[in-house]
Amino acid sequence: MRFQKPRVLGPDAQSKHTNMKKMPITLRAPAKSPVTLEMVAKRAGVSPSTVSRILNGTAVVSDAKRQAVVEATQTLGFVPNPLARGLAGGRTFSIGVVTQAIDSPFYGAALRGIEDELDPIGYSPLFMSAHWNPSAEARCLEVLRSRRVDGIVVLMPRLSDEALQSCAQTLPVVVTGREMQAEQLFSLNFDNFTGAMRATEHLLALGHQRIAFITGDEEHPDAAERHRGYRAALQAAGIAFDPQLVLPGKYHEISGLEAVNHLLSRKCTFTAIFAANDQMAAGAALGLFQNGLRVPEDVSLVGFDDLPTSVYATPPLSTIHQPAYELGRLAAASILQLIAGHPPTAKLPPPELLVRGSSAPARS
Amino acid sequence: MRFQKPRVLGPDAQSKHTNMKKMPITLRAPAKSPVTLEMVAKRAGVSPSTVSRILNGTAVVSDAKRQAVVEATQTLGFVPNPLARGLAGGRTFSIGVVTQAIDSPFYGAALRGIEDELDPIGYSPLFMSAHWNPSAEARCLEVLRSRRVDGIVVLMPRLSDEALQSCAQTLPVVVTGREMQAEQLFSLNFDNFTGAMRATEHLLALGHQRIAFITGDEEHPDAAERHRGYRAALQAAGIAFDPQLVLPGKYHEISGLEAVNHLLSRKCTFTAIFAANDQMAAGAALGLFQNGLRVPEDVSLVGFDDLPTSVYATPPLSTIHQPAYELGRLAAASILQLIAGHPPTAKLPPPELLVRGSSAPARS
DNA sequence: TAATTCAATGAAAGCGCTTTCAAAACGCTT
DNA sequence: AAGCGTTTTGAAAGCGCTTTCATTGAATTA
Repeated sequence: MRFQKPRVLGPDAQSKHTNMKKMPITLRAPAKSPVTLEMVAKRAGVSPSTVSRILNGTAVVSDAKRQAVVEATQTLGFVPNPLARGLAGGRTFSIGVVTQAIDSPFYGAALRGIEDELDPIGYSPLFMSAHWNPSAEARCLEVLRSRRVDGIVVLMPRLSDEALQSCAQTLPVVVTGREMQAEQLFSLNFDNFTGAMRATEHLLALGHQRIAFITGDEEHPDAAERHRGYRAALQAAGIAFDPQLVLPGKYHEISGLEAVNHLLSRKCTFTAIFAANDQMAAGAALGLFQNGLRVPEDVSLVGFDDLPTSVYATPPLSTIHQPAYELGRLAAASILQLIAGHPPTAKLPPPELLVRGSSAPARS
Repeated sequence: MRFQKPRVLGPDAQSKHTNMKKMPITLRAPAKSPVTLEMVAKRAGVSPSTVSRILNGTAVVSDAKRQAVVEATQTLGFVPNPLARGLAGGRTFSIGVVTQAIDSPFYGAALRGIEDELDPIGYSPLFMSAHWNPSAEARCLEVLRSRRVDGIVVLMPRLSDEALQSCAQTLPVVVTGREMQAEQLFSLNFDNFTGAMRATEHLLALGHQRIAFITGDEEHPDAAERHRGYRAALQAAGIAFDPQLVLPGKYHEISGLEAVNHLLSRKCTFTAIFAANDQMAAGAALGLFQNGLRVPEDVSLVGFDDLPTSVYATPPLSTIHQPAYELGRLAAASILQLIAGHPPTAKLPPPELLVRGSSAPARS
């Protein structure tokens, strides 16, 4: 009998005097892979130490023994227990990944990049969402540390530089969407400024003079950069900046919709809209549609990010391609380098403008 | 000195004679939380066993000791090591989640549901993508087992029932998008048939008689069900089924686009399109747009799934709402129940039609 | 051939927790 | 107060691996 009193606790049961996390108790015997390193050792006629050494490549072993071990491993179908490895060796072969929302179209590609980079070398990502909330983000970091991940990737952090740096003191950390320096910390940033300039220049080149801009959530550095880029392009073209044409957004579709309505109610003229991301561009497109304005005949529209869905918008959205997948891959590769003690050198490709159907020459 | 020869192996280094996974070696001392259960025990003046018992609620402990332990835990800031717990106790408080693609707009919401359900009770999801490939899916299951997850959720499996059942023999399993029975196995299915009927009926009610249907990848049972639903609604309305109006799709946007082009080149008349998912509906919308046909004035369009982006399509897409988030939550809740030894009883809500701007009365 | 060195190997001690087992403490009854 | 059946508690044995340390045996040198 496993428990004297067979207490069946459901997922919601909680020990009454504790303030600890409530957690289910299983009564089932754990399903364990029956074959252990020790069995392999016995089968191969060597000591467990030797098997371990071969497994990890931590020492030179004679070819004969190696042969025997490899064979034993194969015939027995041995798979090392990561928990035991982690406990004994301190490495868990898992990487914590903090995203803001696992279901965001933008992060999706990045997560996939991380997965694709980690999977082939036997590392597993541990994803957590912080929901744009700094304290939730801090909790994510805590949970990941407690799970003993070998390193952490934070995509577009909301936490302060200091908090991240302090985290990096005990664990390799890679952050994206921010420029910062620290021992064991690598940052990977995209050139949002230039991207926004390119987008604006594109509209300018089409003859647009009155270009509205829907900002992102300016608490994000990247949103601020895109705003800067918009202004810089205008200035370079010698066009006076009109604050009337700048609408505050929050990176969500609804912002784009509202922005268009504001713009229209404000009755200021405009022939093009540059939205700081594709989601807001989609909202803007809907707003224009609802007001009987056609894209691009009446208003040209340009987004930023190049979400997978943007190619299939009607009309397909002109946008700045952001290499989210690459970002994920590079972030993963960098954290592995950091773990291995090598300084990462990854760099993201420069922004690229994709001209599709939503932007057209301004009517003269 | 940690290694006699300080061999620095990068992520790509591989021990030469092994066919094992190549894995990086870190030279850094592992960052371990310094406070252990034993320290708590000492501080509280009790034995480690007692602390463990209190932590897990596996036995009755006197209030005095419990008090002392809770206090020691707090002041020391003790966080149990999940690896040690897993190794010793067999439970890892982690759930394996197999999706087809982590970056798919449909799965995103489901993953979030899983995350939201698991997180508050201290469980962590371990996500893996199988990319619609049965053997990749099998590998995912292997990896997850080797990571000693407490249970596995498989979203829309491509593996055979048998394979899944055999997996369930040693580990609790929840599958979605399929109806099946087994000990320790729970399946959660959505009523795709009725959903497709509702969608078709909606179009019928608007006066459409020539309704084209773009199928999903019919290797998926849900795609077949949706097809059945379409036909059933037609039959119920006394409309003869015309194979010309059924276009094969693969659930991707491009299928929708191609389907429309086929349809148009075939020169058979139609006034409405029902796409087996929203992604294909988006593709179809683009196809119609490119051919100068307006939605819904010329052609009504209905999708299936209710992706988050569909509300912001131009025009917003009429569709069948699929409760992806709920699906995730229920799947997670069910696996927890299974783990706790309780038979799950979750059931998904019935399909719901959302009428938006893409469907309108047929022109008489 | 004896002395020295060094690479290859095994024995054994943990890693931090759970769980069994047996002893201790308690509450009753007689 | 002795005897009984319960709880409550602690000691100790693992879980499956890594790593240190000591040992072996072969290769090298004198």
